[in-house]
Amino acid sequence: MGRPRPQLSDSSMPDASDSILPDYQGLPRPVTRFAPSPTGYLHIGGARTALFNYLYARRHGGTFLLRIEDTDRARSTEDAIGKILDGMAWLGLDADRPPLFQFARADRHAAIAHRLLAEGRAYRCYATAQELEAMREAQKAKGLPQRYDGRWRGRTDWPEGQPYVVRLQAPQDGETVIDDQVQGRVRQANGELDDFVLLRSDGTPTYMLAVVVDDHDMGVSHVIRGDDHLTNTFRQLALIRALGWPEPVYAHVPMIHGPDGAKLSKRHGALGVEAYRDEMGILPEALENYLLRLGWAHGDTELVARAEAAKLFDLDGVGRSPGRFDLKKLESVNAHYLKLADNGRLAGLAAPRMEALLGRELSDSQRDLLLRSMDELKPRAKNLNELAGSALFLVRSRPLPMDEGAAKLLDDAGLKLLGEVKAALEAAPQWEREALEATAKQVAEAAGLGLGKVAGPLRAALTGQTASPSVFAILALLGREESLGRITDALK
RNA sequence: GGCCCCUUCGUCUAGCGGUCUAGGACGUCGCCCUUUCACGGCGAAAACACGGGUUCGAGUCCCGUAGGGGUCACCA
Repeated sequence: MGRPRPQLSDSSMPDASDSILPDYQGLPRPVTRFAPSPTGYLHIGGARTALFNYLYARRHGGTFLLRIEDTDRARSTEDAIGKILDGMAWLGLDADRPPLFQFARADRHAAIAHRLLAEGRAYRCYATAQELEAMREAQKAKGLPQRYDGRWRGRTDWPEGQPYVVRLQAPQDGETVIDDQVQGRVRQANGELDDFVLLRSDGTPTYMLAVVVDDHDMGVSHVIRGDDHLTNTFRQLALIRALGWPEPVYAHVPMIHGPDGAKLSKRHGALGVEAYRDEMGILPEALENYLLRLGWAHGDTELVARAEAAKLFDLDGVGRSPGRFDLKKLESVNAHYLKLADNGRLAGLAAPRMEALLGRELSDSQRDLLLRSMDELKPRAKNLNELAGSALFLVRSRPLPMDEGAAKLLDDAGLKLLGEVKAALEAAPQWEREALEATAKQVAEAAGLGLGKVAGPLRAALTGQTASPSVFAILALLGREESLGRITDALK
């Protein structure tokens, strides 16, 4: 574009043009992308980066793209790719185009490196790994910054048949300024830059080359990523300028730290999103809302669902300081979405967990009972595990196991009351919550006691526990036969 | 170590020179509601890292210090 450049001498080289890929031409702008490397799962930080990119595109009517950075063949796995795609799908962060796999584009990357070589903007470096290691050692010993010293810059005394890497001839004077949408204006003297490697000695591209080329080829206009990439940006900018390509807008969002302020480790939050789904029983909309608020704010709003977020999200609401992962807050957000969630969906989510706990499958009638009980259960749960656990008593086989507190409530006095309640219940004209409660109240009054004295043993008999939803709701849910049966069991 | 970034209650944050005796949320504590546990309601404790400037006036701007983080690979 603008600047003329020599033709490629090697005609076997694939496209080294400035045109972007056909599939990505004319996309609505802004164009954002999430570009994970498949070396593990989609962790919490990555999920948030993906979310911000997604939301930014939605907010401005643009396009959200996905690219898998699998150029590191030794560390990239199919399994990891699957997990990342899976995590994205679970969170509902659908890209507007199929994912682009970076490794498949190695030829294009190499072509660009060779173009730079031909233009004299990059050069061959024959320094060996050991040689560079020694160089760094020497720099370190002298207290100098460790960076490539440009020893092969401008040379043509290339040793015959030796492998070489291609390095960018980076600017040494002046400074580079990034007008980062989150970090503000960040500047660095170009003297801090060294001539970094574009192409490895085996001809494969480095990350630095691959991102720049792919972002360009995909028409990415806004690069929103973790701020661990901030200093990399100066290098990428040098490359982009050497190529004469348009510079994207950058936004570097702060990273997420663990509860102790240190880097997120596996111990606290650096789990894959599937761990939040499977092990912790978190709803995707809850994780999304929590992640959104971790690093972004819009006044005092805390609970922002997807549709609202797509209207409100913008880069000026993103803070500059790193956040710490707080499971308690996540769970409180989760509790909120649990209350809002559809009963059928929750029953479907809780059922397999209950089956795992019970070691057997739920019958159709038990599933139905679970569904009908959901309004009573979901307001008291913080996650799906609690929800499943709290529903267990519904489907346990008689006679119910009694926990310690429940057994204590069924002492002589408790059993006596329970017997009276049973008689009253058996005589009840209607098996309906309000009527049942009234019946129990009469029993309590007749005995000169509070309702709590009656409800306690009844709860123990009905659930085997001391904590549960309203005993009268349970009575109604369980039905006359099952309820009376459980009471009879307790009386024995 | 060089360079870069960050710093408001325990945590996430609001604040974009005066309306800050600093607001909200999670967590914590207390009270209320109540058949238990939750939910819900009400209330409390809890922060501008430190030191210099600039200004009539600084949480808000500048510099320094301290602390934290990132980055300096033929990893991404």
